[in-house]
Formats: sequence, C-alpha cells, structure tokens
Amino acid sequence: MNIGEAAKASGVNAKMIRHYESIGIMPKANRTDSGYRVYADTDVHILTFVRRARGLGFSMKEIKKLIGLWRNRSRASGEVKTLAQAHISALDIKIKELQAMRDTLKHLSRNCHGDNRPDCPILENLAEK
Amino acid sequence: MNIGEAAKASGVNAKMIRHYESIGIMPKANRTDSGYRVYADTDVHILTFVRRARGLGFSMKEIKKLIGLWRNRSRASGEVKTLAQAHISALDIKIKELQAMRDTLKHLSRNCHGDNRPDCPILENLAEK
DNA sequence: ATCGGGCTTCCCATCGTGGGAAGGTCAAGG
DNA sequence: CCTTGACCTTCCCACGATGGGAAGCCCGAT
Repeated sequence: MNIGEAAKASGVNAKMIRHYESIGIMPKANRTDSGYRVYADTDVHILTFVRRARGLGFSMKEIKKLIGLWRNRSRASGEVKTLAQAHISALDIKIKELQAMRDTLKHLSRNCHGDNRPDCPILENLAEK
Repeated sequence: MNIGEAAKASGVNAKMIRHYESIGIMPKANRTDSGYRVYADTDVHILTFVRRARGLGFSMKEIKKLIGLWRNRSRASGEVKTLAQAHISALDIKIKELQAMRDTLKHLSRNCHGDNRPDCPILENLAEK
C-alpha cells in the first residue's frame, strides 16, 4: 500500500500521515527503492486509531500514550481509564467555559433591540472595565 | 503612560499590546523621542474592550469589527446583535461537539473496570474502524 | 515517448499567546 | 558623574494540528 491507499483505507489524509510520522506517532515507514512509503494493514490500524482518538478530542501527546498502552498487551486498563478521565475533566472544563460565554452573550443579546438605533448593551458591556 | 502602565491598567500584557498594534487592532502608538510607546486613557479603553471580547470567545477578526461598530456612534445595534448571534451559534456548535466527545468517553469509561487487567473497552472502541 | 496523477521534501500560513535574546533608556542612589 | 536595575525596543522562535503550494521525481497507461 502506498500512502494514498493507506489514506483512503484509514480516513487520514496523506499529509497528516507524513506529519504523524515526523512527530513520532507513526513508525518510520519502509520505502520502495524509489523512496515511496509502503504501508501494511497494521499501519492502517494505527492511523484509524489516531483518527478516532482525535475525534474524541485527545491531543497527540495523549494519543501517543494511548497507542503505547494499546500495543502493550500487558497494560493495566486502569492506566487507560485514568487517562480517559483526565480528558473528560478537561472537556468538562472547556464545556463550562464555552457555556459561560454563550450564556453571557445570550443574555446581552436578549437585551439588545437589534434595530437601527445605536444603543447596544453588548457593546456597553464589553466597554466596561 | 508607557506600555507597562497601560498593561496594568487594561489587564492586557505588554507583549499582547504590541501584537494587537501589529495586526491593526490597536492604532499605531505615538512614541517618545527615545522610541517608547505612549498611551492615553482611550487606548486603555480599547485594550479593555479587547480583553473582554476575548473573554467571550470572539476572534480577533470579529473584535476588529466590534471595535469599528463601537467607535461608530451612528452604528445600528442590529449589526452588533447579528455578529453576537453568529458567535453564539458557533459556541453552541463547539459545545455540542465537546459534549458528544465527553458523553462517548464517559460511556466507555464506565464500562472499563480500570484495574490491572488489560481488557479495556476504551482501547477496543478506538481500535474499531 | 509522453502525459496525468501520485509521490517526495521543504517552506509557509493559520490563531493567539508567550519565551527569550540583544540592545537602548530612564530614574534613583552612591 | 556613573552604576545599577527595571523597563523599553525589535526580532526570532515555539506551541498544536492542519493545510496549501512549489519543485521535482516516479509509475502506469496510451
């Protein structure tokens, strides 16, 4: 499999596959005589794993650890769970931050008549110290 | 006021003030003979506005527009409201994405015993195509 | 032999923030 | 008057993840 085929099979585009190799997420791919990267099914599995982990919002650093645990058959599931729960906490914090922004903004927006007049509680609020 | 004093007064650090000037958010500051930037209260007001708008998650691009509306006394509040509501929608989308991640992860985590055994539904899920 | 498409590397951009180096300036105290 | 320390200046680099694009090589089909 060359990189384009691996991209199709994994759902990770070629550019990203090279990038993942450069940052050590993917092992250095074998090459043909002419320098083309060659992939096997196991590589596609890793790429798919990365794609799905990204979809859950894990950072590349976390994914690196997850892959390590995944490949280690004698891992303790507790380690994975700890990682996952730390990430859940981080997500919760971000969600709350965004909700606070949205709620504040919704409140201000409700009080803005939104017509041709210049008075605007949104701007007034932003201008407050 | 020099940049450090403006930073203290506005809550925006000096590095960021220079950055905002360089990207056209802040007007080019007047300088002393020796090259030090000089700020007035009006500049501090703008910086405070930027800080608060960032706190509500607006991008610099949006903030540029907001500042334009803010300084324009004949603005229509409708324009501000439209901008705000677009941002609220964007926040809602992001919140939902993060919540979906968190919910999936919570579900997987609940089913992971998290002990010394290697079986781990979290890893199994990530490994699925 | 040629041509289109795929591969390679390398550099640049995003967005907002910050670190740090090298050098100039200012005010206070000896 | 000179030193010292704190502040200022510009410039370059970094983060994290992704993508665009250029220049050049390779492969398979016509």
